[in-house]
Formats: sequence, C-alpha cells, structure tokens
Amino acid sequence: MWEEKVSFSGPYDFDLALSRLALDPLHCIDTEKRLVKIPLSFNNKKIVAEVIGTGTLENPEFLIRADNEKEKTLERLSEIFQWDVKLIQIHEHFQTTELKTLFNEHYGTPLVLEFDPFSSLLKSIIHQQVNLKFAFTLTERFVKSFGDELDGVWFYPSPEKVAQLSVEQLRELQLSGRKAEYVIGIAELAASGQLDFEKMKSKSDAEVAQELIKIRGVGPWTVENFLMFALGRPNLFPMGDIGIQNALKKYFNLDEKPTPAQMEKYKEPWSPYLSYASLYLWRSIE
DNA sequence: AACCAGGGAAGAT
DNA sequence: ATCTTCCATGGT
Repeated sequence: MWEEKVSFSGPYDFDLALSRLALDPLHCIDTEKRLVKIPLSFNNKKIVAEVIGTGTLENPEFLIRADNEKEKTLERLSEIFQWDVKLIQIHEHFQTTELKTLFNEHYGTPLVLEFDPFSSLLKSIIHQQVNLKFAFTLTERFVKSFGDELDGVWFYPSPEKVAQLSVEQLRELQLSGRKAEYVIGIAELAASGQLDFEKMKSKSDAEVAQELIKIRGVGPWTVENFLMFALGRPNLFPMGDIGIQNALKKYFNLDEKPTPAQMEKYKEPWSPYLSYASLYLWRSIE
C-alpha cells in the first residue's frame, strides 16, 4: 500500500466532478468523505485506486492510495481527472462568448474521463436512444451480470468475456437484439486486436473517427462521446445529442430545439474548447 | 396514453 | 445520396 499527495493550481472543483460521476450507479463514491474508488487495469492486472479530495476549489489537493503500480496509477489518474488541463484558460476563453454565464455557474468543473476505453465504448452503445435513467440501469445490470467486483468496485467485463456472450444473454437484461449484436461485435474486434485503444492515443480525432465509424453500432454520436470521454479530446460538440439540444433550448430560451444550422452558428466561437461547452451544457440540465 | 429518450442500421425513394 | 422506418422499453 502506497500513498501520494498531488496538488496543482486551481480552479478545479472536485465536488462538482464527483457529483457528475455519481450519476452512474456503478461508480463508488462517498461525497461526504470526498472519496472515489477507481477501477484500473494494467496488462490484465486489476487495481483499485482511492482518490480523496483534500484541497479547495482554488488550491486543489488530492490523496491517492493503492496497492502496487504506483507510477502507472498516478499517470493514469492524472489523465482520467485531467489534472494537467488549465481550466482557467478555458474559463477565460468563454468570458467573451454567449456561454459566459454558464461557465461562471459551473466554474472549475473538469472533464473527467471514463475509466477504460473499451468500457466507455460499450457504455455509449448501451446508452444509445434510451432515457438516461434506464440507460444507467442497463449498464449496471450488464456489469453486475458479467463484470468483476474488487474491493467494492465494479470492473466492466473484458473484451474476451463479452465476445463469448450470446445475444439471448444480453436480451435478458432488456437490451435490444440489435444492441446485443453491436456489443458482442465490438468485443470481438477488441479481443482480436483489430481494435487497439492504445494506438488511438497518437492519432488525430479524424483518424480515430474514421476507424470507429466503420464499426456496426457506432455512429457519429458514439464516436464523439468516445473522443471526448475516453480520449479526453477537447473540441467535440455532439450536435445530434438530445441533451445538448435541450440544454441549448433552455439556455437560449428557444421555443423549439435548435436546428443543425443554428447549432453550427452558436458553436463557432466556442472552438477549440467545444467539449467543455458540451460538458457544461449537459451539466445545466442534470 | 401518447410521446420522448445523451442513436444507428436498414429499407425506401 | 437523402429521407423514412424500425428497433425496444422505461420514464413522464
């Protein structure tokens, strides 16, 4: 068991980050203690890391604890929690845009990544089209049926495990037949090495998108979600997302959901931080 | 009770 | 190429 302290310059609102993570019932969070347990995997070895917020919005500080793999764990946690991103710069960028008020309301909210790329992709597939509450019920059933629990934390099942499942097994959880096929198909690609998440790190958004969009079950929305929440890319704006559309409607007080042309116009000044615009818009309706 | 939901594939023009 | 329908089912 090792411990390490991490600190850097703010703003970084860990409590808001936790409250967003808490939307997913699979996450292991204690908001009182400001603690979250993170499932990590390093070449098939599972590790649970604890992250405890000990600082403030302007002076963020964290206590990290885990067994083994100290270096890899710290590096991965830094990615997941985006500790290197200077939120102050992004905040300043939006001060001259129509989203100024939104960014002031959610000041210091970081983009927190999914804990694992393969899991992220499956989660996106399972979440397609159904309402959020039911979506989380589905992923919870999926992981608790086929995943592993360690130290009170749930790990999504491996590609190899998912590739062995049948459509019928997934239908029992109330996934549609189609989604069941998508999930198994993607697991087969990942298990066979045709889908390599490590290699994506050095590729551009467009290159990753081109590779993913070919996969059955993966459309524009899923690609954008993956780039944003699995790879942490900063400039994505999923215009097809119902939540984004509703958030824009609410924020700009529109009578109807915005048209694609309207959205194109809105988003222009928000680049190159469109992912943060998306995140804060989602937060505004959560 | 109808309509919508953090979409996408397959079929029909 | 672009438009329409179907998939499935919980929530409101």
